Amino acid sequence: MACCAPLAVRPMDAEQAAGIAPMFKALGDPVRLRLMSMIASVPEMCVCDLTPAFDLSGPTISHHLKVLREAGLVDSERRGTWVWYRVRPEAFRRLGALLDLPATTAPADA
Amino acid sequence: MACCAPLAVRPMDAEQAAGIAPMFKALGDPVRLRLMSMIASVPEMCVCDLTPAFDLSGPTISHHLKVLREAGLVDSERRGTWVWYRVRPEAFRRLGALLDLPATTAPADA
DNA sequence: AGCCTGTTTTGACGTCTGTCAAGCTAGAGA
DNA sequence: TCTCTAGCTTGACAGACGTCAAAACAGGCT
Repeated sequence: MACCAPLAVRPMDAEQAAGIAPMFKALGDPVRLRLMSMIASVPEMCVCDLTPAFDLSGPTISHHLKVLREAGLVDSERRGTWVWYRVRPEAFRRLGALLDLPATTAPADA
Repeated sequence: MACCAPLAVRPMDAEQAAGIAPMFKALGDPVRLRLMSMIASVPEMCVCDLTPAFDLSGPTISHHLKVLREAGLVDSERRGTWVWYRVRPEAFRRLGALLDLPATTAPADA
């Protein structure tokens, strides 16, 4: 089934789609996408370093982080005064498997 | 930059995020995600074959297809009576590059 | 021309979402 | 215990979203 299609994507039933769509949805907001990329670029990141990167209130950032957390994309842990966020790699792998393509060879073009 | 992070993701500026988020957003609805996977599983697909797979009105399916089209994820072409939809592989490549992971080697687990 | 089928557009409606201000909770330190 | 800082929760509000019915548009057929 993956031999002829332009992409190695298999049709999805309603249940599968309902399970995975929330992850895409969570990444579908520019602020959350940036948050995600910031967190994913390092082993872990403190909220105190994320918030000042945006022209948004603390509560708003907190809200977006909650959405990412509930989508299963990140984990958070309080250590003393600060809260640290970390990517859940298995979530990324799930998404990547969906877009199952020769990504490693394709140039990260525009 | 990709050597140490758990994921080969680079932090994104606001502009980049604003350009890419709409693609994720488009895939963030279960109906559209299924539509996308159906279209991507074959070279091209007729609306007349997509619509009956859902418990939704024709206009609603048409609306979702339009969202996918405007996000740059699919192309449509009218041929005679029917309209055919096809995936735009470069869009998928863009998303895949973001989730830049060893997708080809990683098992398509749960 | 007129009609029939397939698809998109328009208009309307209820729900969901992103945002902020205000208030609350958790931990550190005096 | 009191206070200060970091972060989260709540409540409210404007705007966006998913859906459908009705109407419009496009092609084929008679």
